Amino acid sequence: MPELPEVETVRRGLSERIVGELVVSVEIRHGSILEDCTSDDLGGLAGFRFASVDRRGKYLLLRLELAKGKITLVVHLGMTGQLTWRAKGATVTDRFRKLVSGYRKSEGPHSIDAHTHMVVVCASGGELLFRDPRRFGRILLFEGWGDGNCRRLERLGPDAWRMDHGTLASILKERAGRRAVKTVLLDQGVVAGIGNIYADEACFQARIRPGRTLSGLSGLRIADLARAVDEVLEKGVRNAGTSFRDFVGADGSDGSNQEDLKVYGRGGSPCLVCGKSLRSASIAQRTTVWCSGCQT
DNA sequence: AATTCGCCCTGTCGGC
DNA sequence: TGCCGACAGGGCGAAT
Repeated sequence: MPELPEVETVRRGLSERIVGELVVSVEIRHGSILEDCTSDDLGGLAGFRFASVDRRGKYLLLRLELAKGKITLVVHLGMTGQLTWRAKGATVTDRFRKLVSGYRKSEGPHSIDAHTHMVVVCASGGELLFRDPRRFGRILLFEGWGDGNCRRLERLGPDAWRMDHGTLASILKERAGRRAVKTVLLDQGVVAGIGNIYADEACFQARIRPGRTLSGLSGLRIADLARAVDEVLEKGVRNAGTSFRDFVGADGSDGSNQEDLKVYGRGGSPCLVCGKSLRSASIAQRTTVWCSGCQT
């Protein structure tokens, strides 16, 4: 569920806290989250210093360096991943309350529980924690700061964040094939960062049915879609992400974008614009919600 | 070429 | 109250 706005929120929060920190040790508590690397490889990060935190699509790229070289720690949050910073002596919570309906207050730094799979201990006494109950998240490691060394990153299209509308529109048009609008938006090889929430929200905003064939849309409609994508992502970042269930920022606090969602998770409820019951169906193997009154 | 399916996972929730 | 099945879904690889 963490999509571009959520990952960007984590990136910003981590960037403020972790840059300059020196790694003392790395503990991997559940190895199944590792891809193409071992616990020992991660242990080799000791002595490296965090230099910056980047993002590509839904991937976080933690750049580390040591006199002899550079390395990138890649984190994908999957569905329920949480990457948080816990400063030395910070008051922690032992509870990981789920946000289903109603709202949850910020809970602050995490404690280490059975779902905490990685602990990076730093010289300041602070710790970087990766927690992921469903374990769809992934941690990768590669030499250098270039993305060419990582097959997953090589597959990604350009990042959707603040992309020029004209550029985004032409990319969508070029890569449309005979696929549904929603399918194209979710294809990380076309444009990276959009997931189920923001795809549905963008389609609603652009008044386009997500199941329509993208190539059948006029240039103007595709331009609407590109603008809508930009707007929903921008708002998502401004709201520090959507905390529908598990998402928290790097400081353990919730975002507020769930309060602004128009269609996601609202199937069967009345459309906030026209009052018609929102429709729900599976498109591209994802639950998709739209308004048959507002979207054509 | 595009689509579908199965897989990985566990917490939550509706139904009985 | 308790048990059970359905569901949530990002990304990948295999099958269709």
